Amino acid sequence: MSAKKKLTIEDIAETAGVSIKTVSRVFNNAPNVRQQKRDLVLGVARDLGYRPNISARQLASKRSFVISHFHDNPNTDYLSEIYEGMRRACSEQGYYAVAEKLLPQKGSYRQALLDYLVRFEVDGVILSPPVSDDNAVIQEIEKRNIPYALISPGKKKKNAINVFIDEKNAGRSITDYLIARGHQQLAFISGLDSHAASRQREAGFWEAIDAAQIPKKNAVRLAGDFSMQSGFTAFDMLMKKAPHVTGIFAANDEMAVGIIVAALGKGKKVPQDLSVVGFDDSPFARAMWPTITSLAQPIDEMAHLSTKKLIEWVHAESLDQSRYEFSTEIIIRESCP
Amino acid sequence: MSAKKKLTIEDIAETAGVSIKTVSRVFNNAPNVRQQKRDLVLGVARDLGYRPNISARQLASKRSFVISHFHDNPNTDYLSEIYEGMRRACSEQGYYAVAEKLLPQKGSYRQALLDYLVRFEVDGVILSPPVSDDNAVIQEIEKRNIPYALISPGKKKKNAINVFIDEKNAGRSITDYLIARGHQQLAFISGLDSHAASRQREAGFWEAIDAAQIPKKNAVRLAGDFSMQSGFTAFDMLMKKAPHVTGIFAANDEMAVGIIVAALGKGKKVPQDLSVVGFDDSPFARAMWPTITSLAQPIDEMAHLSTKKLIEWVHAESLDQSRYEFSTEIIIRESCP
DNA sequence: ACGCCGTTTGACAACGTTGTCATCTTAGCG
DNA sequence: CGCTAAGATGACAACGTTGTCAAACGGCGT
Repeated sequence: MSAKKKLTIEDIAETAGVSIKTVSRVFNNAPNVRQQKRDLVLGVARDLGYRPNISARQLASKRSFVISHFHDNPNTDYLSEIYEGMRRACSEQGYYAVAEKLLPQKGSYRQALLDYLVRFEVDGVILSPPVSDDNAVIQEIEKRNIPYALISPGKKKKNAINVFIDEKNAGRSITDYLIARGHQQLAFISGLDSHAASRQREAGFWEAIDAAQIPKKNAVRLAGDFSMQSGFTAFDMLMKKAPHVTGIFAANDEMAVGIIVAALGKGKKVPQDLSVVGFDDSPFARAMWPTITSLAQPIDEMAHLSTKKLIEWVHAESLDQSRYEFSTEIIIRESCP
Repeated sequence: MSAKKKLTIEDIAETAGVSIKTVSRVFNNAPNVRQQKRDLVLGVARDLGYRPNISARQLASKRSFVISHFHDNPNTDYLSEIYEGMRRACSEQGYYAVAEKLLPQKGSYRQALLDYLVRFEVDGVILSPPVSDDNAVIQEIEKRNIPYALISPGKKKKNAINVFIDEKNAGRSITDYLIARGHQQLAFISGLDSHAASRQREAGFWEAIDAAQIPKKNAVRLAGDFSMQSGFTAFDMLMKKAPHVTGIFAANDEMAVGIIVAALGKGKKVPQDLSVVGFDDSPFARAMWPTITSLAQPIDEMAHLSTKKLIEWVHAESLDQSRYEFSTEIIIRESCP
């Protein structure tokens, strides 16, 4: 490589024979530049390998080029996927992606958010549960007119980007899958009822039961709390209340692991004696043995779209569409092949 | 709150009755400022709630205030802990933490690194396995004189910050713990032999056996590959080769899960009939039922120190101490209480 | 050919900080 | 008590971009 000194907007302007302002316009997709010049500038920039200096842009434009994800979620796999989706969208547009875990105070994330906003400028915000359900947080963000996106099954906001899956439909489809595999005696293991997602998944379960005209008595609901151990104990309960069940839908993967461990412990074979499906397609579903059939959300895609729309919103200074529903996919593995 | 306009270095200078340069010096811990003025400036800044503008600093100083972590590790829990440690150290010093997954090309991370460095300036780099073992990467970084830290059990570099745990000692101490709990018939389930960490953990295992004067025939080694399933099959092997074993040390938590699942499946009780310890203190260790006793590395602390020392290195433009060994901790849970 | 008006382009200041270098203080010493 | 050198302080340019506003251009109707 040749000795490469730092390229500035002036080098490009000079080589292309235009003013620096025109180059600036091109790189900001600003209007009022003839297509011909636009192409010329882009060509020169590509040839020379120019990239605008982020700090200078920030300083001059008073934008931060930072999109922040606020969360309080211990599921690092989920967080990583969100971050990866954000990172892709950001890097396409010369933005930075930042993830920040908020620590609640007196049940609200408001103070943690304020502490953060004092320190750092942010052009856009992405919220996921449980932060996305904190009205005090949303109020503060709206007060500051910061564009924001909610990746959440919860309530939709009008002046925000809402990205979500249809939890009920997802529950319906994975139950349909169980039924299609020949199961006529089914069980649903719930998560915490305080989570809207769990309730909606259950609604989908019963909808599928109805649609397949399976008698209500051949389907049973057991209460869990999303933990592995609650799956383990749910299995014991199941053996007492409904020993004929052959297909189980657990509201998340960890409970599915618990169920399978318990079943194996009682000498049941999975999936021969008992088929189990989970939800979330978490690392547990992949690492468990047998591996677990699970319903996957396209988290990465959802974060990518959120970020992309957020950046568009920043530039357009107005919001067009605000609801984006994503479809889910059943990842078929050994626990219910 | 009052209407808050943006504070600049000039506001502080004016209020404190000094020049902006002095304020700048104070905030950069630069020498040649009388203690009295230093305190005065800091006091005023605190009262007014001033924070230096990062973009302006970047632009003027030609530093990026960014510390990047390069990795290629699917273990998101591990990554999150590193990120959190970096984030803490960075926010203390007004730096940004960034995490970037590198995709290898032809077995090397070199190209991915170069692609990244073209786009973004970085003041310091943190590498973790397997990127930390790629000599081509290290060469490129050294060529550019970018300060870097290795969080890695691998070979130590002289002109870098090396942060690590003593894997052998860790293997020794958790085996000691098994022995202290009364186990005299032991097994070690290895990970992939290509990983130095697995070999070193095993060396610690045998050292403990020796030290406790347990006959070699009462200890057995079974080959695994770090996967849950390999733990599962290792258990079958164990029942054939050494059915009297009561204490198992798995080289990571996932294999420990596999072993426990297999044992429960054969009607063995954990920990009554069989005690199992893992390594890494991963989410699996916490979520499994029974929860798994495991050896925890202070990843968060290691990342925090790496970052802190890296920033010091950036400022001092020289490196003092280069090796930092961390001690580990046994997290006692139900699988070997 | 002329004016008009919307589009395109450019000159220059501004953004908030650090680097450079000149100047002012101060302590120490003869 | 003056001189010197080191330490402390400040004035001002520079960093690379965007915002503002004025000027140049070009198409269209007359």
